[in-house]
Amino acid sequence: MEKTYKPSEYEDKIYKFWLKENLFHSEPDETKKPFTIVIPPPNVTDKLHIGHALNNTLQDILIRWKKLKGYNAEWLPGVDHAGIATQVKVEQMLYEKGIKREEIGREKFLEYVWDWKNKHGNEIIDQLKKLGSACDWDREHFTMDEDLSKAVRKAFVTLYKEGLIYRDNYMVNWCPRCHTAIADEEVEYKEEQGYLYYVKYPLKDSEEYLTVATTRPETMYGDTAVAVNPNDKRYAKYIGKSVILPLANREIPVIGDEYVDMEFGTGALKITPAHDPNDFQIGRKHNLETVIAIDSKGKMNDAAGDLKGFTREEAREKTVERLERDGYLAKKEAYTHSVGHCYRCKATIEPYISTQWFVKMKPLAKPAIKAVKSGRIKFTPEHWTKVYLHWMENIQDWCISRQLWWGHQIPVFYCKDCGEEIVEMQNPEKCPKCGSKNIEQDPDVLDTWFSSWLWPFSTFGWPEKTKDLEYYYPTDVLATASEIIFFWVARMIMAGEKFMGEIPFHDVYIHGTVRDKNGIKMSKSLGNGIDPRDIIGKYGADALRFSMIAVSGKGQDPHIGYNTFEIGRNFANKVWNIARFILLKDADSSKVDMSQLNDIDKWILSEFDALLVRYDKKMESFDFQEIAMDVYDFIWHKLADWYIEYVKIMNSQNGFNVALSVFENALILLHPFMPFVTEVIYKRINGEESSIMRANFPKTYNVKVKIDAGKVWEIIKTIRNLKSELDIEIKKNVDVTIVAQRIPGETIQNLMENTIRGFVNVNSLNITSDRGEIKRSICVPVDEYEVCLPISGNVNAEEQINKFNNEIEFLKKEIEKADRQLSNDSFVKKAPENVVNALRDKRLKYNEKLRKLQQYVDILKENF
RNA sequence: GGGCGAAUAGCUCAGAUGGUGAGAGUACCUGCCUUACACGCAGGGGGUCACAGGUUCGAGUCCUGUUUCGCCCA
Repeated sequence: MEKTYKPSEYEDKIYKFWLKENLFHSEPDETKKPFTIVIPPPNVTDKLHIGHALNNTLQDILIRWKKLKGYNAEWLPGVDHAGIATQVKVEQMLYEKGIKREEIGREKFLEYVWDWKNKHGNEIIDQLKKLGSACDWDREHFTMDEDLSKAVRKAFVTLYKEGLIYRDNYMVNWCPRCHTAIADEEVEYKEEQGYLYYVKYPLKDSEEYLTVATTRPETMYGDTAVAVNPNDKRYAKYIGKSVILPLANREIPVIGDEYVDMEFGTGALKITPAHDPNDFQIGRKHNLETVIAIDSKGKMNDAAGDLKGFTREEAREKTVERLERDGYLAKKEAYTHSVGHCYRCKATIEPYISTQWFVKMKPLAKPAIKAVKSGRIKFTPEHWTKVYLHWMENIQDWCISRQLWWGHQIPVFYCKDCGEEIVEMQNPEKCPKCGSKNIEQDPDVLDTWFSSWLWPFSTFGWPEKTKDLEYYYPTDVLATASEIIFFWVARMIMAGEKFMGEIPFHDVYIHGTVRDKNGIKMSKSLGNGIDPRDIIGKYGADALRFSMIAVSGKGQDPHIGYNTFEIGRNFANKVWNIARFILLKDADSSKVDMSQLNDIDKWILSEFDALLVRYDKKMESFDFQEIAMDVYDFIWHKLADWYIEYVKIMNSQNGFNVALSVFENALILLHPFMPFVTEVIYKRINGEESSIMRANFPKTYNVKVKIDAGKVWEIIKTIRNLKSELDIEIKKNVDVTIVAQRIPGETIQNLMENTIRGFVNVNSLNITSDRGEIKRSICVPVDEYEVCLPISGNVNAEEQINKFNNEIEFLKKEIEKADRQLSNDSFVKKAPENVVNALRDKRLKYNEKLRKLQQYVDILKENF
């Protein structure tokens, strides 16, 4: 074996082996319990970013763990068609070739999209493989697949027939760049510096003005009223009168509505029903006229007179100029307000009235709320429950139509003769009402999420009643980031309840968002992202995975820099070298002689047992970081630092065999976190055809330990520390005296002596109960022992005395504190017995230690 | 404006149900190429647990308020 582990030489080979052996695949098997995860499908346009890496590592850990535990584990992968993102991407590509989609038409354009998908759509999948993901690729799905499209149609038709899908001319979030409506959740709000403009609207037949305040003066061409609060003494008298809209020179009414905030601006509000969501509501309530002033491309139209054709930004500038010129602008003041942007292209969202399809959400939300409130679905960390419930309880109808070509075309057909709407599973050939063949399908497509919300069951065959669906649904865990709770988690729960009559999963694990060292979210535009592909290339997938888990507190946002990944790389190398060493010693775990175990052997076995018990418990509660560090600590600081050093010194073949046995079991525990290196080593031990993925999950060794090896390590550390403080070279032999209150039995004495001699360079080693020895020594107490080295010229007496005095002072304070507590009646009465007893013990121990230390100080003072 | 979360060693993070001296990794200092590992070994220094109150026999942990940062919703 090489001196250092080189992941790039093994990872691809190992992954191919797993695929060849079909180790990721699962089939329904009634004799085994299923454990199922569906991947949150990444966009077909995605490239693996650090967030995917974390998300998929977590899922892989769960899947591999459950597989080892004997479950029939199924991790179903796939990607979604990402309507807007993909269409924009292909449009751009075509644009560079001088092709416009309008020119080539829908069918031809879709051919280009499919072509792009077939060529580039696999990138993210390939990268998930590089990560080591144990996905069942035989079940890979795409939201535009035929069967999933059928599920989409089924869902749409069902909801339509129940009256839960409707069409309305309504205000939506419009992206003028993508030229489509988007859902409320797809709008990102950002604080922007702008101005609040105060504009004077003259009252009709009067010298008076009503001054309104607005951040968007260019929308004034669409104003159809001015609203004031009827309780506002300043303005109530104007209700029912009219004002003349400046520049446009149009007469509009003054209306009263309690919605108007008297404190904001001037207390008079211009109402533009076509270009503001709140105004839209007021407009509907008061039956106001709707005047559209901005078109779907974000440009001014006829309503803006000669400003027609200008962009919103240009029109704002010109409008303000004109208002100022004509004396209508009272003032403008700096104002910070939050502005909506398209989550895909970042363009400023224009509230826009158009005819769109909506899903009524309230009836769907009801059972989904109950599923979480009743505890059938559990969020981890728990506080996300509140976020979920808050959103669900205030849910708005979902705009599902998109003015795109790429996606599931809305399965609604219109009869052009009689106007009938036809919504069925089959495309109609003629109108069922009038028999006309002049029918046309709605040109729009459905929101991508309208297919992803069905993902947990559509991928298993729904609406067919398949064996897969029966066996794997409901799935077990959904792992995702918090951004997706509304987009996806909530909607999946609604869809599950609606179409399956059952929740889609019982656990939702929300992990953090990866940030850079400054706590800034990683993003392409900021250029602060770390490309996981670079990390895999440089350090290996294992290192990437382990390091990310090691720094990701439960649900916390991890802060990551390039050197973070050294944790995992170094650990993989350590594991590799442990294997290298043990195998060098011809260890064979099947030859462990359990009757020949000494107490040090038993110690490592019992430490492993304790680890094993913690392991499953922490996995159940999703405490991945804790387990990872626990396994790390065991392998590195218990197995390697102490046990393997010990058997190396003793040159005990049974010890090497024990070491290998424990190491193999620890490898299995590590495997979900570092799948590759553990597999490589497992094969070295068990043969090239073997696989750790087929290993049996370890069982406890159940050995009884007589002495605490931890104390022996403590004594060794103390001697090393004394040597260092007394400036004695590590290599130099020293005389050591261990004063014991009671001399241990011969076996243990021998074990202690051999062990200590192995770990530190010792001349004479004397275990005695005679405290007289300490008169010529400098000592340190370790529990019931005192570890002493002879006083030599090297002792810096003053320094040592200081050290002891500091310790003495500390002990005195602690003893005082304990005395105070113990003499406090309410403490003794109220505190649990074991706490009181522990404190009594502590006091005794500290007193004992204090006496010893004082004696050491006296000795030092006498000798120097 | 409302909600949620965070604040613990220089940095990244742990610290169930309050209970013996607050831990790890990294960085730092000292010494080591010691029968696998310098991606390593041994030893060491470093923390008023953001701040102010409160509850309690006892608070990093619970409560209230303040500050700073992040996220979500409107």
